[in-house]
Amino acid sequence: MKFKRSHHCNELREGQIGEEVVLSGWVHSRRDLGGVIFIDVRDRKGRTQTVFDPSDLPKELYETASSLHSESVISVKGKVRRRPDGTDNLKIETGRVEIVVVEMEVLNRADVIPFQIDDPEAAAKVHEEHRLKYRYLDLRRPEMLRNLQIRSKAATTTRVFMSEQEFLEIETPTLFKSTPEGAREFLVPSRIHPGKFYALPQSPQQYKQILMVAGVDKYFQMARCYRDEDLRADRQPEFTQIDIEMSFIDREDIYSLIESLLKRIWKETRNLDIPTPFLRLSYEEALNRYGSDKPDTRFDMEIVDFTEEFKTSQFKVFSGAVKKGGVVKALNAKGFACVTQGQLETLTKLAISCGAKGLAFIKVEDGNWKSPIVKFFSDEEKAALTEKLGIEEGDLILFAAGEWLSSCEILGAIRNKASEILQSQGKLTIPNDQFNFLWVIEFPLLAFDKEMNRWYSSHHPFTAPVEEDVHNLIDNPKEVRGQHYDVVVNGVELGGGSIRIHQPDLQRTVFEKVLQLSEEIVKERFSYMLEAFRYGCPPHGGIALGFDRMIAVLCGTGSIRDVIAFPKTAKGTDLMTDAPAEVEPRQLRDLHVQVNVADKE
RNA sequence: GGGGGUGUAGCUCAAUUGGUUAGAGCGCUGCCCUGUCACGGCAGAGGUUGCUGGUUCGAGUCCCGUCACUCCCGCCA
Repeated sequence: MKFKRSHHCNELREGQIGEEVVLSGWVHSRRDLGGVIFIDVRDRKGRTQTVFDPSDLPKELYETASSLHSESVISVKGKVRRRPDGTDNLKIETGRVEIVVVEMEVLNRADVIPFQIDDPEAAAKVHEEHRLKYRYLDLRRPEMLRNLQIRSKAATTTRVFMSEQEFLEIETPTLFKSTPEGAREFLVPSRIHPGKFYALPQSPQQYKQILMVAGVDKYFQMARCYRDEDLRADRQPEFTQIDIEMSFIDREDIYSLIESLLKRIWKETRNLDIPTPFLRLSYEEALNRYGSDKPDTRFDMEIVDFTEEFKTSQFKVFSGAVKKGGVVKALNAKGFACVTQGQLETLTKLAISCGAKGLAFIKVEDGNWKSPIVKFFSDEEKAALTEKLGIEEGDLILFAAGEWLSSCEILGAIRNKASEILQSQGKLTIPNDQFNFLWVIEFPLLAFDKEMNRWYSSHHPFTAPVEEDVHNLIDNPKEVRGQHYDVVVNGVELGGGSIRIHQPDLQRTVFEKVLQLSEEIVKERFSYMLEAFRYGCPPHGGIALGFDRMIAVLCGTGSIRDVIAFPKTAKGTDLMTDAPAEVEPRQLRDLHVQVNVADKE
């Protein structure tokens, strides 16, 4: 490197005119006008125009400048000068000045790049497969660098805030013991112990509870977690959570801590003031009104119950559902009577994929109710629909009938999809700086697995029941509420947690009597926890926030891959490094592992 | 494991009902151009239409299979 850079590429203004400076960075674009050549030099902060004037430069340097491809790395020395009148570029912050180059060093001559990154619109459309393969190019785009900056800022803010609140940041092991109750785990074979395996943690749950027993009192960690499950736009095999646990607290302490933390993060990263305290919705209300336990409350289209009204309806699909103990529910997609046949088909398919048999609808057009089912409705039923749904010209009414949970979830999915379509048509507008935070509370502690014919924890088995419900644990588990809470923003589950069980007897009851884990399994998997609880365990509770999801929300992107530097594809591969890959037979021998995979033809 | 979408030039896309030599913009190469900033102008190169098999006189287009990416369901205590 011949010169040391003196300024970054978004630093020079009229104040530096006349100074000799050195800029280093990438060739963002080259504009060769036959005589004078302009090269915009870009770094992570921005870009600055440099000028190569043939009348003042050695021929060799001028020719080098004219031969540079985009994304070559150069260092230029020259004088800052005011741009000539009428040539300012107000699109960039350095646009009133330019560097008159006297010397240049080419630090790395770039080949022709596989896709253009200087035009933001074109670059954003490049297929994700290419972006992931050439991730270093994709990350050079200002949009991606901005995401990484927001992520870094949010992490720093979290650490500062948690430290102010006297939390200790403590690392827990990533080589953990297999606890096969929950998500599938990644296993790590042990070389030293033939036939034995570590597991990567799905979360530091058990360690953080043990830290409470250890008297840490307030713990947090930016924890890496690993789950070997199928992926989604908001799920990666490895991800980060802000993991928190506290002693001698109740649910209110968690609510106010997290509200303050999120308030601070939103302020520091986006300079937005989010109102606190957050709205609280019971699990039941969230499902009844929004059809989801992570409701998006930025738009209405609430679900309305018609179980009573259709109890004895002529329309057997509805009355039959009620007879079986089910419900009839509907929502009004305001102004969506213009729905096309194709869109209606999409919505129906969605409903079916969520477990519906079909999707009943009414289009309100030209003063008529257009619908294959409305002929079965009595005048009273129609009046009830009109009143409770506020039906007007141009509306689209959609129905679900059947089991309560499934009917709610079907309409919840329809509600989200309909809002998406209405937004794309400009009929529904949601400001992009609107963030509707809320707590979902009063979850049922347990859910029933029909296939396995047993109860399982709807959160995890360490969640404490609401005290007044404890007596129902064994005889009436359905009625037991858990001290569990989720924090939700704009339809995204940001995180969740609970007050934990700190009494060994109660924990043992939950494991053995309620979840019906055998004594041996409990001993094998959880004996150290039950033992720890016997030697002085404070009441405690905590929460974990999905850091990647939170950053995605802050950055306004739907995919967490856009806020992770090196994410995996939907099938868990890394397209840049080609992981996972086969290993040497020798490595397998050392690990006492034999593979059993059919050879590909 | 199941369902939907995508795959055509380096990139983004087009190609009527199955019908001539598969086109465009950007990028690339060459030439021209001294105030551009997504510079401009002229010319040119660039294709195993993801892969495999089939139907057909004829396949980018239709069918079977397969691969990759993606969205959703299952799954994610």
